[in-house]
Amino acid sequence: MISKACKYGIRATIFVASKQEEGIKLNIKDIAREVDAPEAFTAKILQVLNKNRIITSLKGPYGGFYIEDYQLEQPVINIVNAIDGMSVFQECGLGLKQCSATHPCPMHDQYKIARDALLDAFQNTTIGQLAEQVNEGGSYIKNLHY
Amino acid sequence: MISKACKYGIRATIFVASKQEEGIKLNIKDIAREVDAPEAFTAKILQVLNKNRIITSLKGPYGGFYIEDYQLEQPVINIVNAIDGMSVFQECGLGLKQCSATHPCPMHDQYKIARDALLDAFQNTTIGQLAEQVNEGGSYIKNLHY
DNA sequence: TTCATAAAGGATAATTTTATCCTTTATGAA
DNA sequence: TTCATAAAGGATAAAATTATCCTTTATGAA
Ligand code: FES
Ligand code: FES
Repeated sequence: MISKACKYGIRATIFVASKQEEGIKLNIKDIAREVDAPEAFTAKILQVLNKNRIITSLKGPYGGFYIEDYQLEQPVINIVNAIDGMSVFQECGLGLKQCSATHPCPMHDQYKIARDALLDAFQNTTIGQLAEQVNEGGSYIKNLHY
Repeated sequence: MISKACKYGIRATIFVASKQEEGIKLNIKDIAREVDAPEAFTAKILQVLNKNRIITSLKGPYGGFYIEDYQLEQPVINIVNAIDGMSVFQECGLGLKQCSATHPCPMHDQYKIARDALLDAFQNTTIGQLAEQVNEGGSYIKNLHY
């Protein structure tokens, strides 16, 4: 569906966003631990998220990752786009090189419905909304301990 | 979304199904060529589809792959299940180890809608229906030549 | 200015997925 | 029975994804 890297990236971003009000900066170690993701890999991902202005980072002591107000308004699809690109939302469900209504695969109609629902989910949800949900305690970005 | 292997498998199965009425058996070479898939890899995939009774094969001269009547009635999800398993339809969209309504990730509700639409698409479409569409000329399992 | 700190960046490794090649087994016609 | 044929199976290889480690760069406090 979407890559592991992308999922780590979304969870990490939500975590950073959820701490925005506290005005603190978070370091990779804490972020990775909080979202159950491998530390070094998460570092790479946060790097590209920073480059794509999904989150902001500052080097050095008292540095770390944080999110700015305007960044909270970004739809989650921006994260997906930064890491995986937009192809999931455009690809043919049966792997034809081009998804098109004029040369459709036999599952085109049904598949497109699902794919568009996915697009809709990522497009019409902002990072801020997700962070808020987490802060309200109704949902989680960390696995249940088992 | 679903693996390349799975997509090759679905296209190959549809092709075999679309030739059922002709009562002929198809060999790997022809199938792979028709669906634009690598031959040896396709062979491996057809092997597991045969083991899972999605299609039927016969060795030796005059042998090949074909599909039986009852197999045309199978939903496409059976192919996905045979090759990729059912996890796409159950996994958390943000990568939590468990997708659950009681410990949901913040995208659970939106994501579940898309995931269920996908499930629906694969569950409520049979191999026979897809083959029929192809035979009627309204859709394709081969790439447009470019 | 020095120094400890934290992200950025580069190199590399491990794993998974995709892909190829070659040998073995089954099948049926001659 | 022999023989050519086609799938099954086993062993590898190539590519992509996931993951780790180490060095470099930026930053700000002391
Ligand atoms: S052509 Fe296959 S999904 Fe559109
Ligand atoms: S918990 Fe994430 S999709 Fe259900």
